[in-house]
Amino acid sequence: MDISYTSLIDNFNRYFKLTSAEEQEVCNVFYVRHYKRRGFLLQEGDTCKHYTFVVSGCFKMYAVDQNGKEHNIQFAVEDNWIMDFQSFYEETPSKLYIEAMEPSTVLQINHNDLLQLYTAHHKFDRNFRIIIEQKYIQFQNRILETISATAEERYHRFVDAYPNLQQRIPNTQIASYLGITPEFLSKIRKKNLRQ
Amino acid sequence: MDISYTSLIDNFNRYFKLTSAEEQEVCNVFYVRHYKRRGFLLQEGDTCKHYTFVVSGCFKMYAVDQNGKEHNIQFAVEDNWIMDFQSFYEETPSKLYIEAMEPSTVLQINHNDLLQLYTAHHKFDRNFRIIIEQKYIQFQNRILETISATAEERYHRFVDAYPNLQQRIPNTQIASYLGITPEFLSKIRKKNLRQ
DNA sequence: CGCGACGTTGATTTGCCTCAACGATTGTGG
DNA sequence: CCACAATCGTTGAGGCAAATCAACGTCGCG
Repeated sequence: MDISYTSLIDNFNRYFKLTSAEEQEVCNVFYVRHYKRRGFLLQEGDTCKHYTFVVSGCFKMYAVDQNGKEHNIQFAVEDNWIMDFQSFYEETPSKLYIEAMEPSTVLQINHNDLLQLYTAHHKFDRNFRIIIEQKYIQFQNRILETISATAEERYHRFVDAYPNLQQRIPNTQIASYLGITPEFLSKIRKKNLRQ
Repeated sequence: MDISYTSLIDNFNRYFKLTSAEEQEVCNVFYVRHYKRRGFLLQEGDTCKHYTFVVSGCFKMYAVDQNGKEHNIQFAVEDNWIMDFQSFYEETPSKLYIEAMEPSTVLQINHNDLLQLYTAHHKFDRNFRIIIEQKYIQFQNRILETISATAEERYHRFVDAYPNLQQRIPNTQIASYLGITPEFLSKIRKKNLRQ
């Protein structure tokens, strides 16, 4: 079995252990895909047609505003799930981009296969429920930070929460994620070196 | 059957229709509860022990920072679900408050009953998966707004998205939700009257 | 009636942005 | 393999968005 599938099955097993039949089904319906740096997993206007598990590498999800400025909504590194739920479920054109920041390998399942998987193996309803609940908690904490903390506090919490990400991702991208300019992030970092 | 349960069952049926056995089970495990204005459904330090469906009324979920200031994370009116997922699943003390802003009626299920419901009736894994996915989409859009739009734009989008909420909730509370001061919200509103 | 929550206004301050400029690094095509 | 472009991080001057602080009128409610 391709080693990629091992990391996916490990991810599922963290919540409710799969039977060997279910593991087999996972290998059947998920397919491997590779992305080059700057390759697009999703572009504005496309309809998001698959649920994606990142095996290795790193992606950013962002929207582009009317001034052409990018705003990073989330990052996804290995062992993470990423997709545009709104586009996926409503089957409408996405307003978002998902772009590889490193050469990356993913496993994808398409819409119809996922619906059939839910019906054939109820455990996946449960596993995907828990996956999205975990992501929901992260979003809720992030919302609380953005409405209550200064940019400086938010940057420190980001570094504390994702120390490995901070080393892999350019500060420009982190600034976009925090909702501040790269210049201002640079000033925050300088200020903290002196202390 | 208590009319409260009708609105809950309608909510479930919107996604995947319940059988009469499942409807019966819902009536068995969910219990009605009433809250006065300013009554607490959850307080900091409590462990969140139930998943709550709002039948009527309105709640705010908020955190209190080190300066004693409240920050509204979300509102929940009738036909909405509310809970602190982090506290509920990790069974740890919550950092949040959930407080009734109007006299309110809810239906609640406690932790163990929910776990049993998931196991006995797989459809609830699916329904609750979809419920949380919808809430996830809302959070994602909100994050995008907070990192990309000005306070004025965010206020207008809030009013457009929730015109009925804007009439029921004091501006002080909306300001807290938007992450701005009541004074500044007042100035935004004044400016738009003139135009 | 009197108190507390609410909404408003103005003066001042501050956090963060814009714009411009500059080296250092990375990447890429010839 | 080099040359050149693009990306990245940094710095400073100036400006704007939003916070702070203080004051005041209104309203609903106990």
